[in-house]
Amino acid sequence: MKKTHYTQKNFECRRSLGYLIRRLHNLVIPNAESLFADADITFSQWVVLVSLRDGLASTAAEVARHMDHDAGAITRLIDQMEKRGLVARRRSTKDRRVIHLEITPAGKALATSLTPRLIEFWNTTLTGFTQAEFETLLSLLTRLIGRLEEQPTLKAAS
Amino acid sequence: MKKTHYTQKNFECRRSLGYLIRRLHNLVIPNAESLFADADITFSQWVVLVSLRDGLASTAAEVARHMDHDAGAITRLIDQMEKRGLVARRRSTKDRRVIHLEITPAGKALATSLTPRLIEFWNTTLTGFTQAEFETLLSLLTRLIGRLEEQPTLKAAS
DNA sequence: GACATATAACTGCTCAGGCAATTATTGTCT
DNA sequence: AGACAATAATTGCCTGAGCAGTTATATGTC
Repeated sequence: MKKTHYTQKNFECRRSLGYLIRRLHNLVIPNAESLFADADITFSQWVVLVSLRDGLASTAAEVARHMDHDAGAITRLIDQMEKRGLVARRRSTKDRRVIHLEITPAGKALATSLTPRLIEFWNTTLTGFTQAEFETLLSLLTRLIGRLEEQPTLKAAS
Repeated sequence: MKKTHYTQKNFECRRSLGYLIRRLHNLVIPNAESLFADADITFSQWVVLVSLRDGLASTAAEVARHMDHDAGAITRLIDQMEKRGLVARRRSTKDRRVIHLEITPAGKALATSLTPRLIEFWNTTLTGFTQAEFETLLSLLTRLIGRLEEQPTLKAAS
């Protein structure tokens, strides 16, 4: 007996992961963005900011990869953040193709001031979830992401 | 002792739901869309299609609401689908403001032919997930969506 | 019945993001 | 060294989607 999660019979919108993820995305991003309203920062910019701060990425290409985001879009995103003094570009001496990104003190300050809002938003949203459920959710989402990155579906096309 | 899932200490990118959901979205939608490549249909159009077929919505406004999608965008989306003969518009006689949407035989046929691809894609992607884990994931995501819809955060702004 | 309010569909404007180049640089293979 | 593929950053082009209206209709209130 194969372990098929979806079959012709049970494949319906409300049980479809694509549908649920799209929906979640459409709900979460505007909500998060409204928290940043006065700071005039995009959710995408926010992710770049904390990625740099936490050392998850140090170049545009790395940011693009770990966010699974278009590289061209990242360039323009960095343009804006640089103009606003949140990050700085510095050409690498070892490999002259790459440009290292650094978060500026202003960028760090912004990240610090915005973090509590997100924390409160999520804690409120997660009311009713036990600690175990929360951890399970994180774990399952992370595993799913891992599986999708392994899949050569898209990459094979190129 | 308050049940705070996030604190200053443990709030990092890889444990942040906003980040995970964004990432998942960026991975899932292009993958799904590549499955539809030869059918020349968008993931958004796909969701509209099955929503109509399964009776989850019967007007543009309902579609917009249950997808948490912009109403204006839905209008243009329906325009395209109508042009391609996948759906039909029919003005309501009871309430002349609303326009009922109906999936055409061609639309049904397309949905039927595309469904197996999605099923296979997800079953492959979900390799390594037990049935229980899968159900847990669906349940947690659904609950999270419910919580986000209750939240008046955004709606209060308007 | 007149008036205010709400809702459905739609339109124009703008912008972010995906895609396909282009350029500069590095690494590899012979 | 020379040829060729791979990678980083960038740009132009186009489409999809959010937002703020507009119009037509319905509902609720006095």
